[in-house]
Amino acid sequence: MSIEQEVQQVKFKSEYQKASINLMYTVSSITHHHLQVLKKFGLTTPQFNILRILRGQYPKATTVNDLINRMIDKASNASRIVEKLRAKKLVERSVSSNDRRAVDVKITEAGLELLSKIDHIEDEFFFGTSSLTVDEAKMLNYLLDKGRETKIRTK
Amino acid sequence: MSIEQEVQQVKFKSEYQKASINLMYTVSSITHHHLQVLKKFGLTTPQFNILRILRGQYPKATTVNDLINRMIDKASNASRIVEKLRAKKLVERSVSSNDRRAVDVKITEAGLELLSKIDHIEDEFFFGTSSLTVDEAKMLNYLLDKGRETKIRTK
DNA sequence: GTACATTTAATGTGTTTACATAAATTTGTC
DNA sequence: GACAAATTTATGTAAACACATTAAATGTAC
Repeated sequence: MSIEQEVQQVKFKSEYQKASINLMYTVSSITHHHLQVLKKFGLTTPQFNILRILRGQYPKATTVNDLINRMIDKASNASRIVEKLRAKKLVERSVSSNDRRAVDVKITEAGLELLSKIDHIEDEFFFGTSSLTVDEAKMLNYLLDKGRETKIRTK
Repeated sequence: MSIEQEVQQVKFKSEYQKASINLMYTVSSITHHHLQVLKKFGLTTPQFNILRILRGQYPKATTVNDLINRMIDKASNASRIVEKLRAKKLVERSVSSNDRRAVDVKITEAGLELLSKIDHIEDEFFFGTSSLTVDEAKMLNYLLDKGRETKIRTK
């Protein structure tokens, strides 16, 4: 279904505006689907994202600050999300030995197990069921990377 | 900056997974930027989206249900967003004459004026400052529309 | 070492979200 | 018309968010 049909809007100001709205609409759909899948595992989207980052570093620990920098949605409150995960025993938290301000977060065995369960449906979970060919997905990645660059200095 | 650099992740499971994360990251950036711009006008993103839909219908009214169906982020709580807009006198609300369950929402003069102010910076607001050419933006729109289609029946 | 700025994480506050549910009206069936 | 089902909107609740502030540790200049 074209974006025109999806949002019931016939004309857009430009291809750029259309792309902007198209992007938001598409991500909103994906996110909504993700949420449904993750709920079965008792996770929210940001909780899942943090777990994935932690697994990427495993068995090394990751500081909260690292999490903030690497999260897809730059969470202003990573601490509280980590605390939720700790309450579920999916991560462990300990004051860093190098820097006593920092807090090391590490995924637990239970966390790894949970992620591996989700891995099995990851094809469905991510964009894997889309009608795009691999080349098209590559092109999409290229366009997104380029699109984030800006002609104008904004800051 | 490539998505690999942005999220500091070297390898992805597939181009699809990469595209998925790339999409979410890109939209998160755009949304964050939108929020900063809209805040100057005292609006949030969904409030702005609703106003734009209402302007598209003007001078006809739009029911809350229509809003829900047409919103980019299918808001479960359109009522409350409309109430916020009404409190700012940007929209008017009245029980529909055809169907007394339904509520007609209509943008006010003040609402239209506010939107026209935002129009002036819309290029910056939307994807207009991106490095993409028009053809690339078109390609992006094509890929997004196609990407939302799924090979597998999910529901 | 002292004083001051910076970094890192946690917390307080108000707003927004997702989801479930309620309440009112309309529609469909008999 | 009576009654059940469906539709439309509003609201209660817990979680998450944005943003500002706080507290502790580290870094830097002297």
